[in-house]
Amino acid sequence: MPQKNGRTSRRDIYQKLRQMVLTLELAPGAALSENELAASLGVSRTPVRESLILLAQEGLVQVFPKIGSFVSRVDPAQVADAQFLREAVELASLHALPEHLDPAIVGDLRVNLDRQKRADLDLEEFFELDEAFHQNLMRLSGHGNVWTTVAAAKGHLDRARRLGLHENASPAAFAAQHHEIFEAIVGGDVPLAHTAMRTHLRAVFSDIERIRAHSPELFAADASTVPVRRNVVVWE
Amino acid sequence: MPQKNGRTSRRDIYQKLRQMVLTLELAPGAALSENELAASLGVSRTPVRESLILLAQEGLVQVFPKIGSFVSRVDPAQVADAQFLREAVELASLHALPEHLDPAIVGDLRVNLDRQKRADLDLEEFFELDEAFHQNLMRLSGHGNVWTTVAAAKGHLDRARRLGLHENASPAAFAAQHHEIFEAIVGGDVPLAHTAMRTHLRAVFSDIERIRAHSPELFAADASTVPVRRNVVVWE
DNA sequence: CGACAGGTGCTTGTATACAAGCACTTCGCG
DNA sequence: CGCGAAGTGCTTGTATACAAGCACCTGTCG
Repeated sequence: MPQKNGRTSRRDIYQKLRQMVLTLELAPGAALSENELAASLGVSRTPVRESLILLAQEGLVQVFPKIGSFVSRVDPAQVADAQFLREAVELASLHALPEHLDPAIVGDLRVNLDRQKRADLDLEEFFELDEAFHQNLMRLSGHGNVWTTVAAAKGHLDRARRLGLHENASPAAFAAQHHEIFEAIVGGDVPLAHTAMRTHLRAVFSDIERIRAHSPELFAADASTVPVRRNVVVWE
Repeated sequence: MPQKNGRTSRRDIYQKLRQMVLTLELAPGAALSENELAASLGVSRTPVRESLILLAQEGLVQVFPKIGSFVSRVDPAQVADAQFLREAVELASLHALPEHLDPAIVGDLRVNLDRQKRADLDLEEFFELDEAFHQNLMRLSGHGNVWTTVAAAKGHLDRARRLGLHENASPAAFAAQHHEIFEAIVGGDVPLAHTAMRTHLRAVFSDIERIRAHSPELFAADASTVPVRRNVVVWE
C-alpha cells in the first residue's frame, strides 16, 4: 500500500525522452543538448541530465564527456543481440506454461488480438498492442517481470522494426502470426507454438539489412566513429 | 580509436558502490545517505546521486523521494526471474555454437578452469572466475554482449548465491560441473552440454529457501514494506 | 500515565554556479 | 592565396544552494 513514490519530474522526462527516441521522433544520430532540452521542457538541467544518464545505460543515447550527447545510431550488433535475447526468453517461456492458463490473461489476449484485426490501425497503436501481446504471453508462464528486462534491452531492435514498418507497413501479417501462436497455446500444442513463435520473431528480424541499405546514415557503421557536433547529419 | 570516454568520477563511484552491494559489503536493507557517501568518498553529492540512480534502475537500491535510499533486500521473485532469464539465454547459446570454436576463447576457458581447481581459492576469486567462465561460454556462440544484459539483471541472484556460499562454501562441486560443461562443448555433444548446464544452473539456484529461513531479514518479505530510516535492522 | 501536537534534523529533488575541455571559427602571417 | 594558431562558444562534469517533505523526538496537555 505505501509505495510512496512521489511524482518526480525526472520520471516524466525520462519516459518522454525514451518514447521520443524509440518512436524515431528523435532521429538516430541527432545531437542532444542538456541545456536545450531543459529549456524546451521547462525544467533545469538536473532532471534532464539524469534522464540522459539512464538512457545512456540502456544504450539509446551516447554521452561523450565535454563533447556532447547524441541519439545512438541503430547498431546492427545490438539489434542481433536483442533478437537473440528475446527469442531465447520467449521460447523458453512457452515451455514453462502451466497446465491451466490464467483466464483473465487469456481474456486480455483475446481482446488484444481483436483490436489487432482492425483495418484503420495506426502504426504506433499496433506497436502498443504488439508489446502488450508479448508481455501478456510471458505473464501466462509466470515470468511477466522478465519482459521488463527484455524490453529495456531491445531498444535498438524496436527502432529497426519501426524503420521497417514505416517502409512497407503490413501489420496484418504479424497479427495473423500472433493469432496462430495464441491458438497453439490455448490448444496446448507447445511444439506448434514454439515453431510459430520462432517464425514470427525471425520474420520481424529479417529485413533489417534491406533497410540499412536504404538509410545507412541511421545505422552505426563502425563502433569507433564519433559523431561530431555541428556536422551531424540527422535526416538528410 | 577515438572513443574519448574521459575518466569521470561517476563511473568509478558507480562501479565501487555496485561492487559493494553485490559483495554484501553493503548489506541488504542498509540505509544509504547521499551526503554520507559523498563525504566518505571525497566527492560531492552529484556523482554519488547519479550512481544511486543507476543502481536503482538495476534494482540494487531503492530510492524513496524525501525519505531515503536503501540497499534492496534480496527479492525472491527477482531471483527467480534472473534465474529464468540466464537459463533461457545460456541454454539457447549452446544451440547457437558454431562448427569451429574460437581457439583463443577455448584457451582462455582452459586457463580459467585450471584456476578454479586451486584449493586455496578465495570466494570472491571464485565468483570472478565463474563470471568470466559463463561470459566466455556465451562469447563462443558470438553472443558475448548479451551477457552484459544478463549480468545487469541478475544482481539479486548473485547476492543470493553469495549468501549461500558464505554458509557452506563448496566451490569445488561447481568447478567440476563447469569442467563437465566445457568438455561436452569441445566434444561437440550439444545435448549433453545442455543437460549439464541446466543441472549446474539449477544447483546454484536450489538452496535459496534454506538461506531465507536462516536470515529472513536480508530478504524482501512483502513488496509493500517500506524500510524506515532509523529503525533499519541491518545485520541483527 | 498516555496521547497528541509541534519542533527539529535528516532525507531526496531541483536549480544554479563554476570548472574543464573540445570543435569550430576567424584572424594574422608567410 | 594558403596555412597555422589563438580565440570563442558550445559541450558535459562537478560542486553548491535552496526547496519540499517525512520521521522522529520532545514537550505539553488531558
